Formats: sequence, structure tokens, C-alpha cells
Amino acid sequence: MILKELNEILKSVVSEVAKEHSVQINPEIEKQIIFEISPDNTRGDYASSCCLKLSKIFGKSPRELAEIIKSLIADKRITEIKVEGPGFINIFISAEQKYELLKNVLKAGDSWGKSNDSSGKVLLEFVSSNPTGPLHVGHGRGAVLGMALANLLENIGFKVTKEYYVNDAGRQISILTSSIILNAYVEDFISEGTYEGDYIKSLASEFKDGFGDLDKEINLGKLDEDKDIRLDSIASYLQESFYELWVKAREFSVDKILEIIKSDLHSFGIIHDNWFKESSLGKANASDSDLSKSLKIIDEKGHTFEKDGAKWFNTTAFGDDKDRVLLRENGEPTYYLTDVGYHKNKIDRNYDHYINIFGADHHGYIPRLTSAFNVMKKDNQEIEFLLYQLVNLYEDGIKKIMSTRRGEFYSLSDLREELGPDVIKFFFLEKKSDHTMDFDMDLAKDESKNNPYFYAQYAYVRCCSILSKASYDPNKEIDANEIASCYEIVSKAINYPVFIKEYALERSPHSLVHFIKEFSAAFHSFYEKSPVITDNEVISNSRLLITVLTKQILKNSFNTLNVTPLEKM
RNA sequence: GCGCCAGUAGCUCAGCUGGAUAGAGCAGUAGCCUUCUAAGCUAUUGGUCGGGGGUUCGAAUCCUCCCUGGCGCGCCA
Repeated sequence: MILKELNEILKSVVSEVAKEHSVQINPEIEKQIIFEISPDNTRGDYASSCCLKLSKIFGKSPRELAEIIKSLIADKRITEIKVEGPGFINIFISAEQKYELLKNVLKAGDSWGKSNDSSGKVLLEFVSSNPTGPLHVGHGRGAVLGMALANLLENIGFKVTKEYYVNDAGRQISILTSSIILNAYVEDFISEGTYEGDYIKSLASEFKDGFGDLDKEINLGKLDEDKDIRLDSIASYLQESFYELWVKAREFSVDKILEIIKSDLHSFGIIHDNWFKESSLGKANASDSDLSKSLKIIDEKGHTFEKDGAKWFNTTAFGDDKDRVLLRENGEPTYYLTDVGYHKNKIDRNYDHYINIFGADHHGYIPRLTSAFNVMKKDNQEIEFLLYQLVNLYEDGIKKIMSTRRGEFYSLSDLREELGPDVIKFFFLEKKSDHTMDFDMDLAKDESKNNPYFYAQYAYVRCCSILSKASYDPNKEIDANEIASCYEIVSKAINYPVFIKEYALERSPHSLVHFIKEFSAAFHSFYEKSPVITDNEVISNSRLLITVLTKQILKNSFNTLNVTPLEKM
């Protein structure tokens, strides 16, 4: 990469000057000795503001320092170097050199943008929605974000494992199991608090067809008025009196709903490598379970205490605002402990980076999980969290209500059936994830430049359309100046790996969407003012090269976002 | 009350590890189709970057206080 090489030249020149002036440069400042990619050609191809930052320690004015550095920079690819403004160094690359650099893009093809700059294993956990129903629209945002992030990280050399944590134990699953049994075998019951909706009814009837009739009747008897007490007593009654039914119904429900979730995800092209079941963590009192192992470590490191008959973890020592209970007064593990155990299991699987994508409503959970992780982790392991905020759907300018009291809700698959997966992915990724999003369904359906998804796809379609009529011939003559005049397309193409790396390290797929929008705009503009297929063979071949490059960069970008580029519209 | 996230053009949002005149799309205004898809392009109007202080050569960006909005603060999961 030319930018990397230019940065090395700049660094060595600066350190040379520093030596002459007996100036010490600390690593913090050294990081700032770099060139940046210029957004337009008025300031050259690359610019550095390092002299503004270094002027103080050199005891010289920024411009003065810039002139010294300028005089020492030499590289055959640079045609011009200028000191401008308060002390910026702007450098210009020759058109011929740009053409040479573009050949690398063509050579790399689909792998342009990929690198091995980073290394290490990443465990990326995302979605992890409870297997109690189909995914809703909000889950979709987390799912799409996770997939795009995984692709970005893989582009720059990380080995990423995508994991889904399945909460297949606990109270919600008991309620789900009860819901299925009640719907299958009981005529009339109080539905408040149970899972409802068409998917429950159809699963219940499917289960009844498979399991058959019961040999005794379910008699719920008198039930408490309190919803939670009622639900728990139904669950324990069913579990005790109909054990086989209960176990079968639970397995059936979880399996079936996981199938629904998987199919929701697959229809968006989202594939998890690993489905980790909470039930596999074992019991807290089993000596070699993940739960007991994690308890033991936190205990041994002296971070637990007993209070009110429960076992606590002093997470406040790690920045949490409250200490947290691990084992309840009755000896049962809390949900928190199961998550701690899950992370113990993750740690033992020896990854370098752990990334958890959570809905923003779980942000309060981060300090306590980080506390546990840091107590249990091995050296050099680190954890980070990415949050995504709510999605509000708007249709005809009106906020769409996504759930009803009957448990019927407007699901992710409903949205997909209405719009198709790709435009949804593009829209979800367009905004920063940690920001509430208004999703305009009318705009998503619009087939005009107002819709950024169509606008970008249309640029790709135009490339394909041109290239179906003529092809770039690398052996024929080109006009380097003609190519270099397409500054934005050329600059973005040459520097594409730099952008990808930045977006991956910043964990910001939304920046790639903005890149695509800008890049498409640059191509549409080019398309209007520069007819590609002309009588002039040299000009045509040059413009065909621009078209080929655009197609390639758009393709690689769409692929990274897990969006399928359209060849025709 | 405490914590997290946000407040940038009429609307939807970029920019935020300090740097050269604050960007884009929509909406508004004025133009461009015998020519590779006008499903598009060009030009232009529009901003005390929520408000007050501070840090410095320089602040939308960092610190602090305040205002407004969203979310979260269980021995629930």
C-alpha cells in the first residue's frame, strides 16, 4: 500500500530531523506522523498535519518545519509536494503512478481490501435471542450488524467464530413449555403471561399430533391471581405430574423455535458457526461444570462474600454500581452466574478477542460481565461490547406498532417478506448501531435515487450494463490523465484497503455504507459526463478501466455488508 | 436519584483518538433525455454544530456545569 510506504518515509524523515535538532519523539506523538487521504484533489492525494503537531517540540513554526521535512522527502511516485495553509504538507502522485497502483486493484480482484494486517482469534457473539419465538425487527439489526462486523474483521485477518448463545434453560423456557402444553391439551386457561401467537398454536397442534393424547386429564385446579405465581405453579404441576410430556414438550418447543430462528437468519444470509446451549454449562454444584469452575476462580481470588444467605461477587470493585448475587439464598444460580459460567467456557476456548453484540437495553449488564471476565481471563484476552438501539418502523409516515396484546407481532420475517432482505440489511447498517433508528418503509420500497440502497445498486447495474457491451483490455493503450481525472473513484479504489481496515478497527460497518453511497455518487457523476463507449479507443479503454474498478470496489463492499449486488434492475 | 447513549441545515443522518472554508441525501429553487438504463446528472438556497464556562496556536471534536430526548438501574431472564 502506497499510504503505508509514504508514512514510513515521513516517519524516517521526521526522525532524521529530530536527531539533528536533538528532539525526543515519544510514541504518542509518533503515531501522529502520518499522511491522510485527501478527500478532493485540490490538496493533493495525501496530506499530513504532523508539522502542526510537532512544531512545539521542535521549537519551530509549523510552516518552517514543514519546509524542512518537504525538502527531505523523496520518492519517485511523488510529482509535487507543497506546504500549504498553516503548515500542511500536501503531496501529489503522478497519473502514471496511479495507473500502476490501479493494476494492483485489478490483480487482487475480489480480495482487494483484504489483508493480514491483524491476526488473532475473535469470538463474536450476536443475536442470542431467547428461543421463545421468532426474531423481531430489533433482533434483525443486531444480526445484520454482527454479520457485517464478522466480515470486516475477517477482511483484515482476524479469524472469527460467530456464536449464538441459546438460553434453553430457565424460567422463560418453562413458560414456553407450559404454553405449548396448555395450547395443545387444555380447552380453556388464563393466557395472561403465557406465550401466544399463531406460531405457538401451530407448534402446539404439531406437538399433539406427534405425542398423542394424554392418559390422564390435566387439572390445573385453583390458581393464584398473581400472574407469576400462577405461571410457576402451572410449570411445577406439569413437570411433576406429566414428567415425560414436560420433557418432550420442552425439547420439541426449543428445537422447533430454534429452527424458526435459524431460518429467519438464513434468509438474511446470516450463518452462525456455533450454537452454544446454556443447558450445557452444567449445574453449579457439579464439580467440573463451567458454573462451578467460574465460582471457584472468583472465590479463590477473593472477590466473593456471603450476605443474607446468598453468595455475592463484589463487582463494585471493578466499577459496577452494585455488587451482584451469584448464588441465591436457596442455593440456585442466578442468571448472572450462568452468564459468568458461559464466559468462563468462552475463555477456556482460548480466543484473543471477545466481542458481544447486545441490545442497548442490556447496557447495564456490561460492567458486571466485564468484571467477571477480567477476573477469569487469561493474559492478553480482552472483551468488548457493541450495542444496538431500537428500530422504529414508519409506514405512510406513521410509526408502526410492532406488537399487540395477543402476542402477535410484526416480525423480522414479516418485514423481509415485504421488502426483501438486502434493502433491510443496507438500511440497518446505514446508521450507527448505537443510535435509535427510524426505518422508513416507504423509502425502502422506493425505486429511485431517494432510496440510497437503489441508488448504490443502480451504480453497480450501470457498470454491469456497460461491461456487457464492451470490455477493458489491459493490453491496449490507456490515457493516464483521463483515468486520474476521476479523482474520487481512483483514490477510493487505490486506498480501499485503508478504509476497510479503519472500518473494521472502529467496528463501524455504517462507515462502509457511507463509503458505498459516496462511491456510487462519484460513479453516477462520471457516467453522466463521460460516455464510456466512444469512437476514441484510448479514451474508451481508460473509462472502461474506471468502470471495471467501480464494479470491483462496489462488489467487494456489498459482499462485506452481506448484501448481494444486482447485475440488472 | 444514579448510570449509558444521543442533541449538527426544515427532515433523515455523516464527521467526534483536536487541524486547512462544518459534509451528504431528501425537501426548496433553476437547468439537463435523437447518445452505455433520466431508476440519473448539474447548479443553487439553507447551519450561533442544544446552552454556558474552560483547556490552546487551533474545539462540532477534549474537560466541566446546565437543558432536552431514549434506554437501564431485581436473589427476573
